[in-house]
Parts: sequence; C-alpha cells; structure tokens
Amino acid sequence: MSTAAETTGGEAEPWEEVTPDAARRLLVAAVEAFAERGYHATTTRDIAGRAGMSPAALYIHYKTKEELLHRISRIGHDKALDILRTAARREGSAKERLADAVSSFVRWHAGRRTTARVVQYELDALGPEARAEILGLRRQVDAEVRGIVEDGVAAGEFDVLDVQGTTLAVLSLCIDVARWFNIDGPRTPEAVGELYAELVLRMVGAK
Amino acid sequence: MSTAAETTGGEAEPWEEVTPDAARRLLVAAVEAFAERGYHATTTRDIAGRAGMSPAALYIHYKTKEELLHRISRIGHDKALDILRTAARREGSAKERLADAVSSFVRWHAGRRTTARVVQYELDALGPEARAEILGLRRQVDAEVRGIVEDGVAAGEFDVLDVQGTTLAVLSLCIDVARWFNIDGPRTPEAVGELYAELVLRMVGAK
DNA sequence: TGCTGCGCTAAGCGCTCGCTCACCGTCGGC
DNA sequence: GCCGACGGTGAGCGAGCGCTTAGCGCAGCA
Repeated sequence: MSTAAETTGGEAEPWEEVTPDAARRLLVAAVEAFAERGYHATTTRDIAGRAGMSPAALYIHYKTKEELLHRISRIGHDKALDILRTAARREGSAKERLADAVSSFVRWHAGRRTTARVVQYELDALGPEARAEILGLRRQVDAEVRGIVEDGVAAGEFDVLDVQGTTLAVLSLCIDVARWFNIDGPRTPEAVGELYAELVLRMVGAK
Repeated sequence: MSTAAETTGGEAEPWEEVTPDAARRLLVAAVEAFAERGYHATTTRDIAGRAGMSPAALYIHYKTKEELLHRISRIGHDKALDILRTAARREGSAKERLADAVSSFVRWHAGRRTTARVVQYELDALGPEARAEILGLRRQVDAEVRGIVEDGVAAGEFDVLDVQGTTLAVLSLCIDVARWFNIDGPRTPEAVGELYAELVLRMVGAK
C-alpha cells in the first residue's frame, strides 16, 4: 500500500537498559511468567527459577514482586509512547502518519506480545501510586493518536463524527492485538500491522 | 442512523437460570469479585462474604472455585453467542444485520461489563477440558460474524480484502469494550454500540 | 413430640505464598 | 595474605490460601 509504515515496531533487543545482568534476567523471566499466567498466578519462586536463581536472589535486585511489575509496566509504556510519538511527529500527511502510527503500534503489540500483554492487562495489579503514574502515560498515548485524528479532520483529510470515541476505538483495536495474537499463527506482525492500518484509515474516512 | 439496532443487548435480569437462590447469590458475588480483581486474586472467603455466607457454604453448591468460573464462562458465552445469532439470522441486508450484531454485542459488553470481563479475560484460568469447551463456543462466535461479512461480500454490499482478518478485527474491537468501558463514564452502552456499528460498517466498506 | 434430611457454620488441616535472615564464595585493593 | 563489599544460597517464618469435617438449627412429617 502507498502509506507503508516506516517506523520500526520497536523490535530491537529490549530491556538492554536494565542493569546489572542478573536484574535483567530476572525481569525478562518475570515478563514471560506474567504474560503466560498473569501476575497473581505467578510465584516469586517461578520467576527466580526461570532466571536460574534461588528465590531469595530476587530480593537483592527488587524490593517486592510488585516492583518488578511496576518496572516492566513503566518501561513498556515508555516504549509504546515512544513508538507513537515517532510516528505522530514525522513529516507527512495525517493519513500517512496515522497509518504509520497504527502499523508500528500493532507490530509492537504482536511482535512483543509477552511484554504488551503484561503492560496492557496487568495494570490493576499495581498499587494506587504506581497505577496513577502509568495512567498518566496512557493519557499521553491517547493524546498522540487524538492529535493525528484532529489534524486529519482539520486538514479535511478525514471524515470523523466523534473524534474522542474514534480515537478510543482505534487504540482499543491496536491494544487488543496483544490478547489474541499468536506468534505460531498464520499472520506475521507486519501483515497484521498493514491490515490494521488499512482498517483504521477506513474508520476515519480517509480520503 | 438508518441501520439502528433492534436486538436487545441481553440486558434482561441475568443468572435467573441459576438455582437455588443461594447458588445464584454465590455466582453473582463471584462474577463481581472476578471482574474487580481477577480470578487468581479472588479468594473463596471473599466470594462467600459478598454473598453473606461462610466460606464453607460455597462448597455445598460448587465443587471448586474453578467450577464457579467455568459456570460463569459457559453461561456468558452462551448469552453472547445467542445475541450474535439473533442478529445474524434476522431478516434484512448484510449491512443491517452486521450493524445490529455489532451494536447489540457491544451493548452487552458495555452494559454487562463485569460479566463480560470475566468471560473474555479469565479464560486461561480454566483447566484444559473446560477451556477447550469454551474455545468451541468462541469458534461459533467467530463463524456467525464471518458469515455476515461473507454474505455482504457475496451480495456486493461490502468491500473487504481479508475476510478472516477483518472478522477478527471486528470481534476484537467489540470484545475490548469490556476492558475500557466505565459505567460511570460519559458514554452509555447504547451510544457506544451505535458508534461502533458505524465504525464497523466503514471497516467493511459498506455501500 | 420425636425423627430425619438438609442448608449452613465454626474450626481448622495441609500447603504454598511473599519475603527474611544467617551465612558463604569470590574478587579487587593494599 | 588478609579484608571488606557484594551477589548469591538454604532454610524457614508468619500469613493466608483452597478446601474438609463435625456438628447445629430448623422445616416437614408421622
């Protein structure tokens, strides 16, 4: 398609910012375990075991199990927001920027599905202050997408009745990819990203 | 809009098929608790407490905590499938039937959000046989929506590149309503249903 | 009135959870 | 060669979990 995505999906090796090495291994193990079973069904023994350590080792690097989730959620939201910002602020028409934003956002949710699942579905397991911090990042995510939609409406490129409602639906569609996407299934993250960009352009009535 | 929904959203008093009364009270309490905190974070003491009973009372009516989730999931999926079937098999064009299906399915996910959350997001907490049974119902849900889309394409009413991918996206969009919808927020279930029907008709390129 | 069946409770069993603590091996600096 | 710092382990604590069991109160009936 002509509005092919140009932003990466954030598929570069992740978690490289987490040091030291043992702390990163524990965090990666926690992401896998939380994504598979959910936060509450995951035990600290399971996380430590996956990282090849004893249960007590976890508490050298993290104060609690919840701090692990908080760190994962924070880094993941930062990455998701970064992907959307890159797409939203590149040059091009609103149509091009929206297609780029959706396809790269979807590629991230599909390609890094384990991380995305934790980031999008385990928010309620956080305590009040941590949850409030993450909700602030979510409002910024919403604002980036809404900004592109508003630009398109203002430029006469889009035909949208309810800007906030449509923005919500677009984000919802992208986020839910983390729930159903199967890495062993027939679709690649790139293919889903392209299909979804096409569908979203139709939703906003792109000319 | 012209293709206004005509199927109810399934808002009638639910769980009336569950008897005796004590079993129903326990089940309703479990739905609320599972929706608020998730299955694994909910204790049997919490469920029994909400129903005004002692922890042991739960085991008179249900063999295990998982049986409660299974019953909720089964009844909820039956109801969701029933809503889609009613819309899919009414008279009218594919466009009318798809708009009806989406708006009533969305109304159910918004209006009965607690039930829908449990039904859609706690599937992994079920054991293998129960999960397999529910997955069978999900395939029927997918088939109903795909059937309408295929009808529309065959009749020349819709313009769809990837029928299975678009069906997946439509269902995903509807289901995710259970995640973000807030009963105290600015939107009514009816309004979201109508907006989503409009967006979905655009996604399928309805003439 | 006495008996029976049943819905329910009080108490608690065995287990696993998140987390702690006393201790240990390794390694750079003097 | 000795020492302190640091990253790690083994054992286990108190708490809370899902679930069980012995027994209680009460409605229905002879």
